[in-house]
Amino acid sequence: MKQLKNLLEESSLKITPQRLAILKELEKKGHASIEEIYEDIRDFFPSISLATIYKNITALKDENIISEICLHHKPKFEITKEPHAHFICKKCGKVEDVPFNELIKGEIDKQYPDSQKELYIYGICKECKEKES
Amino acid sequence: MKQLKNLLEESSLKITPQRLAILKELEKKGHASIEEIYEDIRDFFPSISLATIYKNITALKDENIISEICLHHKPKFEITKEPHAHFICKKCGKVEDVPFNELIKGEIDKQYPDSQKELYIYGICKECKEKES
DNA sequence: TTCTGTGCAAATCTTTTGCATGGCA
DNA sequence: TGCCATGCAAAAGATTTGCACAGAA
Repeated sequence: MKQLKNLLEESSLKITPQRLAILKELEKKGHASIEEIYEDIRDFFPSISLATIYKNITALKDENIISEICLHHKPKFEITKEPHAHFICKKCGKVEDVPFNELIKGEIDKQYPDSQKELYIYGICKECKEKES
Repeated sequence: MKQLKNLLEESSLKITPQRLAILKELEKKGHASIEEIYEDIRDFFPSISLATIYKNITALKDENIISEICLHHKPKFEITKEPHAHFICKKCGKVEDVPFNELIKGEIDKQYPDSQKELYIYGICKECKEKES
């Protein structure tokens, strides 16, 4: 909880229960859509409005506290951290953060220095592969 | 024109002027959004309907004739070709297809064999860099 | 106290659907 | 001719906006 508060304190945004709830949700789930955030927060914060979620997602994105990603071409959000890739399991849908292997990053940076990279890898995760055999 | 027709012939979809127009537009622009496709086609095909664009984009995607990509987290479409990365210039907005350098691909495949990759590189293109200096 | 943030409702997109008609094969 | 595709209009979804009130600093 304390770290999430810090993220807001270091920005120009005020600390509100709604914003903390959004960040807490993203911290818990890793990645979530607007609708997922809304539904989950409503469980313990029934008065929150969808418009508030939208407005705050935009504000938090502008402050670079959270980042937008596209999983299966649907918008999701995550707390901003070190640049990393995403592995998405085509069977179970699980999403894993994958550190940018230095070799991959180096090779891209050689051709495109100072660029921001977004890498999505769609495959079958270890667990699903084991179940298959 | 003939190659585009072939794409449809090899699928279960019928050849219609609307579908050819969509493919022609994507061939010309490289990547386009639904709205861009609609506006551009309307210039010479005023009776085409937005619903037809949507239905056909879905049908063409299902047949793997076109692919969806997310540029700046907005959906765009392109004619399906060899897997490749996208370079997006943050200054002028230009989008370039970048062949998957074998080294990059090999390194990812080592960790995630048989996976589909989506790589977006956001940076400043050569032309914009030259203008700056 | 001040000013930003919230929640509601309405407005504005965006996308999908149903259905009668048109047109490819 | 038999279906599939098109276009229209309506419906459904997703996102944004305006405004009065509430709450953080």
